[in-house]
Amino acid sequence: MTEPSKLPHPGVPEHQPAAGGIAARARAAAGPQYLAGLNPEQREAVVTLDGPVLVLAGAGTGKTRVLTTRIAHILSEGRARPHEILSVTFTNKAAREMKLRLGQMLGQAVEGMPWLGTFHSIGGRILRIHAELVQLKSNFTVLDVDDQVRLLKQLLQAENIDDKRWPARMLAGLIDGWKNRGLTPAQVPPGEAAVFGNGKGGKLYASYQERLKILNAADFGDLLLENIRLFRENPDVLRQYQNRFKFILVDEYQDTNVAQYLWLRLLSQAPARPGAPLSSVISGATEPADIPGRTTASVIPGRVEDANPESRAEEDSSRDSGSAPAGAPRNDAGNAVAQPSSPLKNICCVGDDDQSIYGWRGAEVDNILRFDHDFPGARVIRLERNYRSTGHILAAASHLIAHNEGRLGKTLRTEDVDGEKVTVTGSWDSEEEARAIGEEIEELQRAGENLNQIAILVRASFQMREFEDRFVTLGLPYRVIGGPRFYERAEIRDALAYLRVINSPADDLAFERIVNVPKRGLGDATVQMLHDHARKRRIPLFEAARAVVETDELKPKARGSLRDLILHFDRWRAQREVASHTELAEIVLDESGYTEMWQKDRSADAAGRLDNLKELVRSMEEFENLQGFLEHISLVMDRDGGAADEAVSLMTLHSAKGLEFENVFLPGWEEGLFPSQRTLDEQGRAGLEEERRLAHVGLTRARRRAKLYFATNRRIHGTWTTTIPSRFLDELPAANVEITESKGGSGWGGSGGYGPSRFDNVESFGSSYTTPGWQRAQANRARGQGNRSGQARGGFEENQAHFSPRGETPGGFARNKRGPVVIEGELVAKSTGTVSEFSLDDRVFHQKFGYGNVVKVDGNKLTIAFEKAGEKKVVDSFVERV
DNA sequence: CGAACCTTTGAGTTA
DNA sequence: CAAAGGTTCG
Repeated sequence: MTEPSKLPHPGVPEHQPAAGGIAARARAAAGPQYLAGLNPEQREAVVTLDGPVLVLAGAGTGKTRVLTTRIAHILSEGRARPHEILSVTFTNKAAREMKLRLGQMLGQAVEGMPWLGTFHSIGGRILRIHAELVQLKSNFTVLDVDDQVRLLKQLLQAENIDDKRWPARMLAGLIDGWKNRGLTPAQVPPGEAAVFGNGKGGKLYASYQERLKILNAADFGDLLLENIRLFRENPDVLRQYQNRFKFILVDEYQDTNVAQYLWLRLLSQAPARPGAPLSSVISGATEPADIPGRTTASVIPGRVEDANPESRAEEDSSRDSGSAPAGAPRNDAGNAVAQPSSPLKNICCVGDDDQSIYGWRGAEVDNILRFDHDFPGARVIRLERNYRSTGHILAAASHLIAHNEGRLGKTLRTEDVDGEKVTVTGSWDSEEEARAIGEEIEELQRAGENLNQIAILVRASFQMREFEDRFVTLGLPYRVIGGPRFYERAEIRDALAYLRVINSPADDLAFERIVNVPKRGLGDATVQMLHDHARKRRIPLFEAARAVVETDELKPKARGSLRDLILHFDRWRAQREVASHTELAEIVLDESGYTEMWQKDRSADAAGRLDNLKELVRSMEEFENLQGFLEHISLVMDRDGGAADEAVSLMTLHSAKGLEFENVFLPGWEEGLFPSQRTLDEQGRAGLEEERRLAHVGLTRARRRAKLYFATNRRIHGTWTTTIPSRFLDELPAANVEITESKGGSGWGGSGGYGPSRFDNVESFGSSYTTPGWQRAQANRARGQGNRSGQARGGFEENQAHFSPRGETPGGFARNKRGPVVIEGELVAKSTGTVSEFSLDDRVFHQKFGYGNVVKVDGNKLTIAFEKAGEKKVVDSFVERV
């Protein structure tokens, strides 16, 4: 049952609907038509227009429908005009989908929703309008990861830092992380800034930002971070947007990071009205003085208890611009606006904490968990009725996700039939797995199933190849979703680099990229020389090149081809006036010799590259001009070519979020791969829970059939490795699961595959496998069995008695802080989801480090003060209590 | 300068 | 095993 918050909303004045127009017509019809067919919770989420609203929308509960209907409602009630609604999504796909459905609902094209888009595209848009205020020009370039890394490499070189020891990629990752947390160079906690390059991390970040300004460029993170800076430093600009956006809608709120949160928060404050009596403005100030600093737990993995005071203050002051604590006077400018903590506007965030799978990208599940703190008086609406999956699938997914501790808790229910049970199939190796799935797909196809309704969802993209190979052999049409991005392909980036140099001569990174592509005899030596010149005179590389060809510093050959290149560019720039941008692109590709380069190339993929170039030119047609095209290309990452034909979809679990299919195949459910060992090592228990959410996302993509697979042998890093079935398989409720035999042929072990005794098979090879994950699994298994003695050793949990496939509430959830999760008295989370069996101050022994005391526990990761070896972080399976 | 060969390292998800 | 980076030779 939904329990709407009873808290009063802060005083948001009732807007009078505009007289006449759509609103009048809407009111004339009793109960607008678009509300028909919504369930009560959905309807509430649509019509609750005033004050902050959080919609907790489980998988398949009609989230997009609620969002679009809400917009339609706002419009037809006359509460706002299309350009007064800010609606943000994470992906372009989601934005497109919303536009499409909105158009269908309103019966017209939605050209008039200019502020419906991704965080990045909207951020970029606002930034372009006010570019000068953040030291950019409005035609700034958006850099991709590669450009970033190359730029950072240069900076590292300039600082004489060995980029072996301190790779540019790592720095890029750090900077990205800081930007995700909304930290400008000055705001990075000194301790953190020092971890890179012997304490030069912070300085490098600062000079990176400086260089970006000189290059007239921004990276992805800047699209938001610079936006925040813009708003903080220019209250009048902020007020302008606060005035404009009467309603804010946010999709996938569980995936927002701190920067996005800050950005939303700035925009969601009602502008301070200059003439308003102070008291009325301040009355809404329930805000943050009392909110404790957010722990940095999910920002810095493995730092729950020791969130250092520095970074806390940092977060506090940047998050809660309304009440910067003493000693953190940084955002004075921001305070000017936010200080009279104004009422929060009509912001509606939709999300599902159980589908938060982007922690590694800086997403803060906390944002959704703390929503009613951050937006006081928020109404929380739960959508729990699932319209997608059958009973068995939903029961399996719900039961799995119930093993997580950090969740708000929802109980999905369906009125659908039980349907087929979820299947689990084991095979000897990944090859057989692919064969088995291939056969099952062909069977489904023979049974008349549409290939578009079949998807294979993998944890890591390297798994895809095996399926591709198999499908090519079978002649089964397939489509890889979200593979290497179109714009990330070398040929596309080269072509874009040419266009970028034409558009923005100061774009050194683009110039450097193509100066010797195709080969023109302008190698490293020449480029180095141009760099020296450019740095000495503080001019762009292109200008430096222009100057250098006038001298005789270069060898005649290099000098000649450099001069040619410059003349080419001059000509192309001139042609911008007369030729359309698509023609220009063709001319450039042709005259630069770039097309020719690929035509001469004998390698297998050259033809594909030429196709891609044609595709690029074709896609330019949609845009007004070169500038517009370049703006968008940096943000548009989907390449959806040829979606028309029937084909099986192949993609990662991450890119499957938001999609649904009748039949879903989920291969690779093995320890180490899924859950990913690396996530476990890096993020401990939080990482495991995120992996489990990913499993939940995978299962809930399926409408009628969900089929899980695991292989006993898999090639990792080129060598065959033996694996054990994923713990997630053990966490499924047996009543909703069927164990089937591999249809891929030989089977394994002669016994016909995976069965109740699979662990016995596992043990036979166990001793040679020594990763921490395996050891832990072994230890956990022993522990679990001990507790469950006498029970059937099926591997699956046998506690479905009170967990009907209909998905009724699984009884009471009893949770004791230090023990395993218990559902109705049954021990379910024997291996996972709970704290370690070690606790603070335990005395332990480690093979290598000797004796010590536990000083910190984070899931299975312990920090131990060893008597001899000092403080170390170790995984709990490596130590024993003494 | 560039091609060819050799060595090393690394496969996790992405706006 | 594959890609990327480094080295050597023409």
